[in-house]
Amino acid sequence: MTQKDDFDLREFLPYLLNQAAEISSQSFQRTYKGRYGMLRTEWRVLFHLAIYERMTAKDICEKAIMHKTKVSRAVQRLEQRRYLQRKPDEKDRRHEWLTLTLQGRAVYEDLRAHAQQHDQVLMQKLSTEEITVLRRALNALSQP
Amino acid sequence: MTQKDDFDLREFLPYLLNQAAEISSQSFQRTYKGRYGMLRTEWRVLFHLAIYERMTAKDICEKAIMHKTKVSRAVQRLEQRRYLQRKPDEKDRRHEWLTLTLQGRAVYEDLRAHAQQHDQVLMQKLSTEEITVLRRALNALSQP
DNA sequence: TGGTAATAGTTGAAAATGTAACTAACAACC
DNA sequence: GGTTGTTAGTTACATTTTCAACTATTACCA
Repeated sequence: MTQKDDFDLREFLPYLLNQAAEISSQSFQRTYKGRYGMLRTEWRVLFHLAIYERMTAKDICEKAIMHKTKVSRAVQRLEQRRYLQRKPDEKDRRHEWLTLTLQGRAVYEDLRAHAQQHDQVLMQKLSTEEITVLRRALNALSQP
Repeated sequence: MTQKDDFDLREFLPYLLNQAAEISSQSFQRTYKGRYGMLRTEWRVLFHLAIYERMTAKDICEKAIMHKTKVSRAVQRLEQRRYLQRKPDEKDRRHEWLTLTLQGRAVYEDLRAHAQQHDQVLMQKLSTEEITVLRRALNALSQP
């Protein structure tokens, strides 16, 4: 098992990004899955609602770059657990406004604290300068 | 939909990494899916075999950080398409050595060219310095 | 040597995801 | 005002992934 080719997988950005994303997500996954039985789609929706307070599913799709079926199902499950409430728009009944319940917000606060801890751990692997550049680069790459 | 919290999702590394990974993988996905009907797991296995020439499934699991069932199924499908061959180890018949067929190698060469193109496009979003730092940071984050 | 543990890899069932078709509400145009 | 087109969101079905249990082979050790 010796390297042969001149092409190095470890320089191919989509591969590297996936690898890093996968590994750096794992510890946080244990938290939201272990404590609340949540999925990745679900914590994402929860966090967006906590931060933006009031959104439609469509808004979440755009902000989080998630497909609408993913969002739809995540919302369903969060509603079942009473983490969020839906309220149809009076003027346009195609829209539904989503907001967190008190319980949902409490879960968020807890998860957010953990998220920040995990982030601290990750950042310890990097220098201050690397963190700055990394964030900037990732944001740039996230523009489709 | 106005931002409220002081916690910024766009600074949470696992989130940012996932977003960037997802988006930057999409164009390459269209290539391997469109041209060969392959899955992400499959191109990863194919590329590892092309680069390292001769590996067991276990080796691939470790290098690519993939679960063994994913690897097992990817290998099955690549074998069905005659992209790789299996050969049991003489000394320890639990191991199977995997190598690409000529056809598999041809597919790799084609995909590799496309991968490099996609990488070029991605890198145009970044400065040379950002690319260097990004690669270094991603590698650091990929160490578990 | 025989029995237990460990390892490589596979398989089946359950869970999650992707795709496309669908419903319901509104818009626009004649 | 009725027809056609859009949009928000859901659902059904096929495909993938995950998890746990399984087989087959080798290692360990009393």
